[in-house]
Amino acid sequence: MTTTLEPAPGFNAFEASCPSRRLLDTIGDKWVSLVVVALGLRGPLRYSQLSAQIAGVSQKMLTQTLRGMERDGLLTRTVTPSVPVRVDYELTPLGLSLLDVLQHLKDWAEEHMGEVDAARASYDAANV
Amino acid sequence: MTTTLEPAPGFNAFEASCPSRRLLDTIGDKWVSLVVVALGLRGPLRYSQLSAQIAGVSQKMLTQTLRGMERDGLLTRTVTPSVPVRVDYELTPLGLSLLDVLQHLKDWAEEHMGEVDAARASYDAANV
DNA sequence: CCGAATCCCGAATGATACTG
DNA sequence: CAGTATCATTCGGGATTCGG
Repeated sequence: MTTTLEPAPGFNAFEASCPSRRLLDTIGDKWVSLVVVALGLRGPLRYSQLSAQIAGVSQKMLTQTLRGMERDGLLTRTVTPSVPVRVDYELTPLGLSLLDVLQHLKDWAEEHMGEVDAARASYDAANV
Repeated sequence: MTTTLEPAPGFNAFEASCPSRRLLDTIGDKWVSLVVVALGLRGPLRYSQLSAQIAGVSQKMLTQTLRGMERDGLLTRTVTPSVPVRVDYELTPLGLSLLDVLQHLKDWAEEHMGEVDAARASYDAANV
């Protein structure tokens, strides 16, 4: 038995099941947010376009990420059985709404990341 | 030379140096956001209090997290050279401002995570 | 009591080669 | 074109132990 205090009302990201926690796990993923941005800003894209757009992603990780996002209802996967096959990915409204969240993140980052850099430089200087 | 398209103006999280990317790396860390919330909601806390509050964190990770956050200017570390030593951690204004961002995340999560669950259940049902 | 240092394992990731 | 399969590797992070 622990003596853990009760989290403040309405904001307990202290358990894995917490929605906030799960959201962070999702967008904290390196590739998820990139896919959201890519699709959100350009509309539907084919697999190969995503692959080209998101520099550095391996086929494996891209596929894995897309599958996970499809499972979570963040995007739709449309297969056109032509020859060769064609697969398009498009954000759902849910996925699109994530763009807003990311926008907030971006705003904070652009506004404050300079301070972080300064603090970091200062800290590093003080600690040899 | 790649054929990567130029990111849309004002939003390229496609390189590691991008502020957005770095912010995500920071709060995507499982423990950072928990520390922010804990300190933000309760004010200054001692190491042992944090440890008790954040269930499941190991000493190593807590120390590592706190060090990193101190370096980034998110919190201050105050050592009181009593016997035994006493160390207090407190969010800086910068760290506090992160609470707002987390609040946005929380809002989205509470509003939409149900949809994610539904999508997931549906997907899993369809794919045996 | 705070937290630094070490060891260690499993999961996540990447490179590569192969397939419908 | 759009993946899948496999192998090799890295590495986050937990348990433990030592130091101030």
